[in-house]
Amino acid sequence: MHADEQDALILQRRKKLSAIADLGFELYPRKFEFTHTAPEILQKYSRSAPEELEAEKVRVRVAGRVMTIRPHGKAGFAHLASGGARLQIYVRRDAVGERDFELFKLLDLGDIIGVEGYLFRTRTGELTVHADRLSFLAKSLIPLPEKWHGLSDVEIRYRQRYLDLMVNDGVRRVFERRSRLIRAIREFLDGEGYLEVETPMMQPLPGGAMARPFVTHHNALDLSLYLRVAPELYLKRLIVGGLDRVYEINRNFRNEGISTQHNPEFTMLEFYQAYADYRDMMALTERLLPRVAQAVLGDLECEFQGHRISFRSFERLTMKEAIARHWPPAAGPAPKVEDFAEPRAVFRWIEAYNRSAEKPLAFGDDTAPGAALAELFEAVVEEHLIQPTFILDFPLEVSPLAKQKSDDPNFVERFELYIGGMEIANAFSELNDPCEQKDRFEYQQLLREKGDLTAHAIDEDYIRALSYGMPPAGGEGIGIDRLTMVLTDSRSIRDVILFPLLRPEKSS
RNA sequence: GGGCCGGUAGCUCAAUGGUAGAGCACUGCCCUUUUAAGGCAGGGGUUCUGGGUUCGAGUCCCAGCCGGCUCACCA
Repeated sequence: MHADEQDALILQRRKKLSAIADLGFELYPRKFEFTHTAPEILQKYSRSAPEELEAEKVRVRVAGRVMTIRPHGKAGFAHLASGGARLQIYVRRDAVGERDFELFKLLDLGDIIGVEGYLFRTRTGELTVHADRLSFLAKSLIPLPEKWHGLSDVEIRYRQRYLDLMVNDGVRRVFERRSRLIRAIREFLDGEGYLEVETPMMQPLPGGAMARPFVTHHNALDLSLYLRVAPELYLKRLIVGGLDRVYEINRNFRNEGISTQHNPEFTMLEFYQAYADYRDMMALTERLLPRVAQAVLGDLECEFQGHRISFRSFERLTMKEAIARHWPPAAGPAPKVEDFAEPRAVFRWIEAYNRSAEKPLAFGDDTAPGAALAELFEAVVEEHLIQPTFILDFPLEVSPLAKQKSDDPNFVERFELYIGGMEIANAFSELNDPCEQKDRFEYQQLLREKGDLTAHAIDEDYIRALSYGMPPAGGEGIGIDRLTMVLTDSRSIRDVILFPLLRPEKSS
């Protein structure tokens, strides 16, 4: 419908393309031999004085995408983008010759060219390639988005990420940081003697987390398979097998809502360490995250949505302490930790909370006290946990795979790490008693039969594995996307995933 | 799925219910150190779709489609 004008622009560019062919240029040549990338040139020579450049006449061959053109009659300037940098070139007819200058006049924003020449500095001081030869490498048939407002339509940014990367500063940096973050994690864990492994993404039984799975089907085996919601149970099978320290960084898939903090496929780090418990995992996390921050930011602090976040120290609160501390004043006098001693007391506090709450918590007669406590925690506390904070001691009922606390069987040895109001990590002392694990699964099965589709399924082989004996172990999962959000000050998880899930584009 | 906000030129955005505009991009001409280059002259629109109200709708009403935020679910 609005394609008419775009079609006209494309037609124009096609005509230019054939004009370029008429000049004798190959339209889509095989390769371009370059001596430098744009960032290399800028890094190496940006401090050279004009006289030095004049004396040295440094010769370069460099390629990139044309981002600006400023013609001046029989000469002109352009900026080439490559490698995240922009390098200016200066093209004059008496230097490049008639044919190459004709090519220059036929260039559009977005075209990809190579240039050969020497470096100099313009009157205004900008390091520039004085071209004596141009190569045509590829045409941009479709016009680029606006050159200084960039591309702001969020849908197009995500759908056509290549455009976003081309014209919006900072997008590339986010994904470079994400890559550095993952590399830093690998280096750290490798240094701790961990083995990186890969476990099934397609599982006959989805386990390891309370979440609804995606279903798929294997034709030859006529078998229903689930995209994994977590690698957890497989990684612990490896602990049983004697791989004492393993980790995996890979995708999980959860068939649930999409939000600024949720994408149906997301990247998770999970690691397990034999002979360790959740306190060891906490200590390890306190060493890992500063390392990662240092590698990604070169600093132990970062800005996140208006908050200054520091990775220098991590706070620790139990779930009950956190609720007591962050109790909303409007809900009346805050509970003390002792007020939760009797498990069912939590329901009275939820009622108190609900009286002033915008969104009251719903709970039925059969809601387990532990599940209610966890919900109260999320409602009252989560958003306040800006600085890195470990929340420890989770209720048994919401933790089917974690080991009970020795002094309080209603709670487990588990923590979650919160940063910027988001859950970033989840860890526990792994339950390794097969009988207890079986009981837990059966309780989950009960919830499932009552309609809770996120309740954990019974995994008989996992029970069997535990029955061979699993050493005590600590395990942890860290959400890579969310951690990247914190370290890149990104508001939405979609800004740290190159191609977030979108509804399919409507065919026009 | 609910609530709120939005959809106008390729891009970024304007337009008390009264002739649809600007900047960038595009076309032509001038310009051999510019940089949001500049000057002159042009072309480009089913205002998301379909109904309705009105003498007259980009604008008001209804329905739908698409998107964002938010709530619910979840990490």
